[in-house]
Amino acid sequence: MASATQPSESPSRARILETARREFADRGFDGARLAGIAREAGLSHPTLLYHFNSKADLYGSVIESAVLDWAAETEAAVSGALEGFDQVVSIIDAGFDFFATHADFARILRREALEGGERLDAAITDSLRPFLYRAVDFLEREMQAGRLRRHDPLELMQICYGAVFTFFSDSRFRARLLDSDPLSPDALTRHRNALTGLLEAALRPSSG
Amino acid sequence: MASATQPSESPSRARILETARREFADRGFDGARLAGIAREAGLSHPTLLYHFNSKADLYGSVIESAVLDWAAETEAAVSGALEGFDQVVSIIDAGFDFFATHADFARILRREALEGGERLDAAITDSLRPFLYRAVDFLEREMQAGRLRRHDPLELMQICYGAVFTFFSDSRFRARLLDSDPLSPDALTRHRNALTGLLEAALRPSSG
DNA sequence: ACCGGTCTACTGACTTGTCAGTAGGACCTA
DNA sequence: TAGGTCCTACTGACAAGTCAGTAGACCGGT
Repeated sequence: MASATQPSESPSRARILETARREFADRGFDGARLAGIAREAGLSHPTLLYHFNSKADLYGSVIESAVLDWAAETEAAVSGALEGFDQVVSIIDAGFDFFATHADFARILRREALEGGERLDAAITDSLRPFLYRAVDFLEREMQAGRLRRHDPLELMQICYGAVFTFFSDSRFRARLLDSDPLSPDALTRHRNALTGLLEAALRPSSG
Repeated sequence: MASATQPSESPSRARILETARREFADRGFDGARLAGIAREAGLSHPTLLYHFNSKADLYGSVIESAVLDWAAETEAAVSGALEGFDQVVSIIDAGFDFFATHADFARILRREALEGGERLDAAITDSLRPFLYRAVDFLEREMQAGRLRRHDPLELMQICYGAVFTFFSDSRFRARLLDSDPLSPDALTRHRNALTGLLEAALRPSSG
């Protein structure tokens, strides 16, 4: 979906990518303006179109770079070095860590999820679905082995993803609802601890 | 936010409202086209603007009607007729029931949440925040009384809201990811049971 | 002399909102 | 019951503005 015909990296190109990520997150694909993105990057909008062939191309590049990061940063979390509940925590933390450093991408991803994710087809097949199924397989195995109490593994993953993802994508809404800094380190660890605490109470077998 | 200068209800007006809800959910405020909404409702776009003064007015009317439904349908769930975990289930079920019958609105709401929810200010003050705090107060009380195991009540509500809300707002994404009917009665009860099961394991006190 | 990167100026497509005008029902009056 | 007047619902044509994308010139470095 994303082209790679342009020179792979230049200062302008990187700056455009950065401001585009923020604009697409703030306003969505339709709402974002090439002229606005270019202005924030210190360029005219035809110059932006010199670096990226079209708006769709720019958008695709934003997605692509974030999905590559996702694949790299979550690989360790599902590779299964740990056992039982410790590994569950590692998966949750991977999600928190990734979105904490890619907060804008969380909102772009949510917009895609709303519309069905057509533009994410490659990312789904290459990264997201494998990640999900590896996690589900792990949960299945550990429940079978008695290291985790039994719950529906696929639904469990969806509940966790929904909770973590919402924490980041809806941060501005939460700011308005609760009148507090929604992504402060404090708020983040509080939410992370609440989720892992809930999961521990539900998943860790009763014996010591 | 929404005007009431037009005749309160007419067949055309109702039809416009219905197709507008779907279009705004599918494409967002910027992506939706007045001409498209009008065509689907069997009218020309100036006629749409005869019934609603502007695109923003139409959007406001869509929001307004759904928020009124929300207030009416969730009132019972937090009024607190039940005790302990039974009441928790009642709150969860209220969320599932509302969104199951307002699936398009779930996606509109998520788009608002992404952008900070400026257009929901009245709804937040009148309905959403009171609902949240009544639920949090209830949880606090029940934990104090020992009828629920202790967790952070506010974070708990956010986890639940994130899970339920995501189930509906991201249904199309889930369809693509899992290649299954995302809002079938079966999928719905399965997710509902997984969530209440998880909560029961974490919240219900250990004694019988 | 070339070329990568940038600009200004422009276009064509599209969108919201306006406006003048029409069809037809309801209501009144003689 | 005929004719006049009003009102709601609706339309086609258009004004005004916005946007992505294009054309072509400029400029500095190699």
